Amino acid sequence: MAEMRPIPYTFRPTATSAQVRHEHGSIEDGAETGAEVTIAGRLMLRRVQGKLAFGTLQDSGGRIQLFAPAKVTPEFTDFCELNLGDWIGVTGEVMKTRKGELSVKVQQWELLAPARRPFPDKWHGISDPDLRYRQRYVDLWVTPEAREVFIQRSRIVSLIRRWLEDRSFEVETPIFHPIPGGALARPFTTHHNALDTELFLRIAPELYLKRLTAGGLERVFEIGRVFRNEGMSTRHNPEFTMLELYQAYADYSDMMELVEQLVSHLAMELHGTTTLAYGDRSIDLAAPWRRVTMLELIAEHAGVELDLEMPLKELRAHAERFGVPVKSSYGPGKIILEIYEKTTEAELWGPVFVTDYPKEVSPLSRDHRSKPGFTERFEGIVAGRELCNAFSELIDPAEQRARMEDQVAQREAGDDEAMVVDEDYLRAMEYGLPPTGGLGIGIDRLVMLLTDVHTIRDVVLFPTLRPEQF
RNA sequence: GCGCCUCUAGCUCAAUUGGCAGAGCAACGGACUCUUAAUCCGCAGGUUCUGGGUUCAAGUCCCAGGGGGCGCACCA
Repeated sequence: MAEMRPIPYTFRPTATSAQVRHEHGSIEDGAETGAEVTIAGRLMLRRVQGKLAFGTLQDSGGRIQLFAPAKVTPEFTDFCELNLGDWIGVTGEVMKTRKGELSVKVQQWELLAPARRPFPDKWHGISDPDLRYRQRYVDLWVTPEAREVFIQRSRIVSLIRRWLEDRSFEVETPIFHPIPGGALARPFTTHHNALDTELFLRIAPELYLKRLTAGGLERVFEIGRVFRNEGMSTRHNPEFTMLELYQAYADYSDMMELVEQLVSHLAMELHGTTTLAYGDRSIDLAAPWRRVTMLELIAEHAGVELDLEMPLKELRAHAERFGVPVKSSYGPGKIILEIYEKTTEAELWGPVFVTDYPKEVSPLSRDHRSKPGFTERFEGIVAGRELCNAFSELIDPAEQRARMEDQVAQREAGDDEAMVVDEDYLRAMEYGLPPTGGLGIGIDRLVMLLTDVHTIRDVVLFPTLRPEQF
């Protein structure tokens, strides 16, 4: 019985299936190489034919055939009785069958782990998305595209790091925040027993990274998980990965250049082109991306010229016409943003930089140098989705205090996503924050874009799900 | 949170207007020395998501609950 075999404590493969294929793939049909390899993986298919058995071994590099004649393979009967899904290690000569299939001749083999549960259908795999996400350890074996996306994700993050390390340096800032800040979102809360204090899981690393800029780290970045206690969708997971970077002496135009350079670089590295398929359309990510103000875009898409000077009554009337609900606390900037999001954002295929956001909805960005009431802020939109958010950072502590106090007022008016005053951050600003450009990119959405995936759960290994009942 | 859809064997799916719950793969037993989702023979496998209801009869219709998907809302 296969299950009676002792399981070794270690196993040392000398090659992966991909390496075997790479080194010996071109030998002639029926040829033997004399080269011995040791490989390990899961038995995914099995074809036993009396005194000759074939298996398909899958490992991190793909699949390769096992060739097992009874007179060569030790404990041949046990080998034939392996279950689909069993982990095995095999040593033998690399050869090609008479029918032309590159194979490893099973001259030694060991059971490394039996599959005690039946594997999914060998042809159909798993199609139930819930099963795929809950049992990713099975999905990764039977859904090759899933595995491929996560390999690509790893590659993308690695490329981003390499690209940024040439110009910047990476830091780690706290995930526990005594005050939630840096974005407008509801936080998760937790409690520290020894300090007997409430803590928040960060909704953004922004305010800590800018403290570092004030501390003299002129160019910093962080790639890390952030947490927002909000709804889930194909584009939202409660925990997701954000890249934020800050660059002293730079402004939002510099950030636009950085984004288009970085994203087109990634596309070239991954696909060798900046023109990508996304769904049934294509996107050209080559720099430069279009730059256009929010008000101009609203005019283009909604056919209405809005501005901050317009009487509130008139703006509300426009909002109502577009079916945008307006709360009494909304000022003109918020109403304009809502109209933009309702009528325009999803229509933008892009890539496009939507610039000049109203000050009212941008509590951390610096006043526009020439347009009163607006800030030097932009979002990069691709395929109707926000990919990044960036601005010339607000550096005046008095102005920052006023903005935070305004946020507190909004909070008191019932907006539980509004910010609170962060005295320590203000203190850091009072010591002096140089002119700074800052940028945030949603890594999950970037991976979706670069891998042509349409739900965030397919780029997160273990997406948040309702706990399973056992 | 709201709306629509969905849930049948380990996996992928069937089951006519309400009429005996089935197949393929996997598993189990057997045959087979060049297979490729091997093939062939045999065997077994079920709280049809849960609980109520209508009916002579419910996988199917109704109600409530649960899981999931999508959309909306929310989410810069």
